[in-house]
Amino acid sequence: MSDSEDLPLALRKGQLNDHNPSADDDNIDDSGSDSDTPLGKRKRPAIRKKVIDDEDEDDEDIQSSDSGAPLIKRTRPAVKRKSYKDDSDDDDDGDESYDSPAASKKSNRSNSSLSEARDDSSDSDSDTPLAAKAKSLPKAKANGTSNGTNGTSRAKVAPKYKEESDSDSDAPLAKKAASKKSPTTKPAAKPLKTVKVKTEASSSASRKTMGSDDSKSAASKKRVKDEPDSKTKVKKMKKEEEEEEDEDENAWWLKEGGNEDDSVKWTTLTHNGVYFAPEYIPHGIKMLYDGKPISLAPEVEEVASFFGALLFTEHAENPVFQQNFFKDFSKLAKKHKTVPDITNFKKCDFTPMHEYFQKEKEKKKNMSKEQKQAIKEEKLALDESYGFCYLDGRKEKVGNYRIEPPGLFRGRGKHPKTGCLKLRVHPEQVTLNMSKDATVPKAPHGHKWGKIVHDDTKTWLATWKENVNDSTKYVFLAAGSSLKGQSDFKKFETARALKNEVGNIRQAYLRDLKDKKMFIRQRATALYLIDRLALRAGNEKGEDEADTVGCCSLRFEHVTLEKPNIMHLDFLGKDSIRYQKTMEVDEQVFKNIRLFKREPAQEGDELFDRLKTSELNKHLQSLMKGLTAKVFRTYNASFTFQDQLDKLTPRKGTAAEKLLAYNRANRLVAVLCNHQRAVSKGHAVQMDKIVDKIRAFKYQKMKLKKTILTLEPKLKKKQPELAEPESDLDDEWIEQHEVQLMAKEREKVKLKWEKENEKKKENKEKPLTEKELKTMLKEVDEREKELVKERKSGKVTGARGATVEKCEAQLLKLDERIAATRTAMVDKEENKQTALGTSKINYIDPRISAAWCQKYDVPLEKIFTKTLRDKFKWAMTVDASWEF
DNA sequence: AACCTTACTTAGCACTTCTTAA
DNA sequence: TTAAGAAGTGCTAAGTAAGGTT
Repeated sequence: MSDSEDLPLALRKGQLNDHNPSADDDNIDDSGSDSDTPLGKRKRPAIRKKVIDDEDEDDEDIQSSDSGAPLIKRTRPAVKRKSYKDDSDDDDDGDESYDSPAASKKSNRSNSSLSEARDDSSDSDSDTPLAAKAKSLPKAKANGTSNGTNGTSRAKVAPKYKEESDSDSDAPLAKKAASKKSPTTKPAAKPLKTVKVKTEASSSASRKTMGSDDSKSAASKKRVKDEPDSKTKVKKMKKEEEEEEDEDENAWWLKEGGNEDDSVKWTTLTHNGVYFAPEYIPHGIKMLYDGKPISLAPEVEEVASFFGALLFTEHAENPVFQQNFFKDFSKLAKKHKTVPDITNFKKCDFTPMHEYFQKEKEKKKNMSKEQKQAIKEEKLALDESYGFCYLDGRKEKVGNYRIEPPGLFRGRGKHPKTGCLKLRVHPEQVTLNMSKDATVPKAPHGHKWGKIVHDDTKTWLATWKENVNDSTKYVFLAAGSSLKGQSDFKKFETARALKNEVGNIRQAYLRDLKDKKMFIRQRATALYLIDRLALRAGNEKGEDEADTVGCCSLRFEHVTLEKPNIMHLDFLGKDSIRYQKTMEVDEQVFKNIRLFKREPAQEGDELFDRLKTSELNKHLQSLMKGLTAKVFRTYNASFTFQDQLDKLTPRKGTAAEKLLAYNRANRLVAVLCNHQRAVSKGHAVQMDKIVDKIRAFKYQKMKLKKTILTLEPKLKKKQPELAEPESDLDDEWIEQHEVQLMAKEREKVKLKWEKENEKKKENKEKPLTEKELKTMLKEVDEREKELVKERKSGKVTGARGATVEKCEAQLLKLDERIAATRTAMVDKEENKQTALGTSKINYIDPRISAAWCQKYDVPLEKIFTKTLRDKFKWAMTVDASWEF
């Protein structure tokens, strides 16, 4: 990877390998005293406190735990967990079917192409994180074409926006940034430019006027409805107008005074409370119990409906989901004295309800425009009343003002509580947070609010307790609000601060890899993984959560080593997304992990048994203010992105090519962070279709070439390529293809005949006879015979009036189409399981993107959607030279 | 435990592409 | 050949679960 070698950290290779060359083996520390057990003597404590201890005949190995008592806190039972790898055979509780859907789904996502170890001598000499480097870099390079799924095609049609830069706003942002960080940080450039999104519709017109402005636009929207034609146009204008809004008021990044103490979040806060899901309206569709329809009280019917709606989905097939649901459901049914008593899940048949919902969906789809419009208006009205609040007098958007409606809890992965009934939340359970003098919004009719508080150190407007996991839920401001923006800014500034410190920090942990104290060694090793692989911290988890891990909670079974220094990681991370990668690691890291895994290693034992995230973070805080484990993820993501963007973007190139580079850089970051998405269900089919499409093009090419040669046989010498067969086309396929073509042709003929007949019927004319249809079909037969002949002779007559020139023109067109289709295909394949959104939204400093847009003259709209532009307003005031 | 960020899935719709009719 | 409509895809925004940090 020559391109990563020029990175500044290249010099660290020496340090990394030469550092303390004598002390690099495992047993030097046998003598180490200290509260920490010396490494060599250390024994893997084998008694695992089982928090759940039912079925455990297994591994009751009695051995004394060493010195401290580190194990008590271990929450994960040591019950041998079958790793998800071999999901085909059983599972702790013998519930195969529970295991399999999830497991198979996940395994789809695993990135098989990544599994070979890369031999890449230049490992340590670059800043590029291992996880990205090990596989994705070469991968991305290997295929010349990728991404820009829509970029390419949409580029042509997308509305053209002008970007306007008003050059000289002053630079308080820079000041703020500079003042907040260590002096080494490069201030955010002096002459600030603003990337502003201007549209044809919105000129300077809609400045300010706050509140009234909005109600106006809402009113006019209603008017728009009955204006016949220009409807859509006006609608668009309105939309864009909104975008500009009260910019100055909320532009905190243009204002002075970054207050160091940010524990106080607001001085005044007023809002209209929250919106509750409407009460349940019974539909009266009866479920069957033991084959007979039964009547349910509305409350019971509602819950039955929750399940009915999910019938035939993965959830509804999941035994744990079923059990949890049924426990809550039968209890509720009993409470309402349902007859007969519902005691057996297997006797429940929810299909009538399911069918009903299917029909309702269909109905909804077929609603008239007016009905759909009415629904939209209703939503808008809600936004009007609950969608905004006033924070320090400024109007700000509220995020999730809707209290979560009741339903069945859909835990991800193997969540033990999945399927439990999530109860309806009532105003009495909700606490509101607002200014003391704010008008308390009316609670819904017949209800009162649980509590009203005035805590200016909190950003939430409302909170309630959810019944399934007993966790607290909040209503926060929207992502585009000043509060969120400020903390986003802060997050990225911390990451940039790390950029300046990371050299030292790396040096330190590399040194610590050989420390005599076990704890320090573990800490250093974990830090290495967090830094180089962008792993999450990995907090401890409770029993009633899905079994997922991060760095500190990795267990033995998640890591396998292969000499000389290759490490395989395979575990379920956040959201039960599988992390499965192989990479070369630092030699000492390799040794350490081997050491940690020393016998008697057991599945279920933690790799870093001395380490907790809190301790790791405490240490990090001592290295740099504000530094925590997650900052490394942000830092590495943004750094990698900037780095790759610089390398990949072509100076001269079309907008599409630049976008391609952007998306590739984005994708690398996504791979680094292991951001995945489910492969869409139709993916394979779609790919097959594309392959066939390309073949069909090639078939046409072949025919055209033969036509040319038939018309002008002399050309065979001049242009021998005309005689060459198309790749990827064999005789069998051609034959099949032609059969299909003819079949389609016949269908068409038939349809035409039928339609024509209908017309004649309407006009009271004599209908076409079957005979006529037959003659028409005969033409097709003729054509088919012709094709067969052509196949044998290799001579093709071609269409009427075919000339060599026309054919050649068509050939060129076909080549273009093939190329375009192929690009799209490669792109699609690469993208099928990588989710770019998460990194774009949370990890990549938006200022990198803003600067890039300026530098390469790409409109911001091409890379940020409306909501993202809104969220990143604060970042748009950088000039082209800004760097992370 | 509180509180805020990050993560994935999904509903709904916009955009493309394919068909059909003129 | 073009315009309009239908069907198929892909994207955005919403929703809420699941992380990290204090």
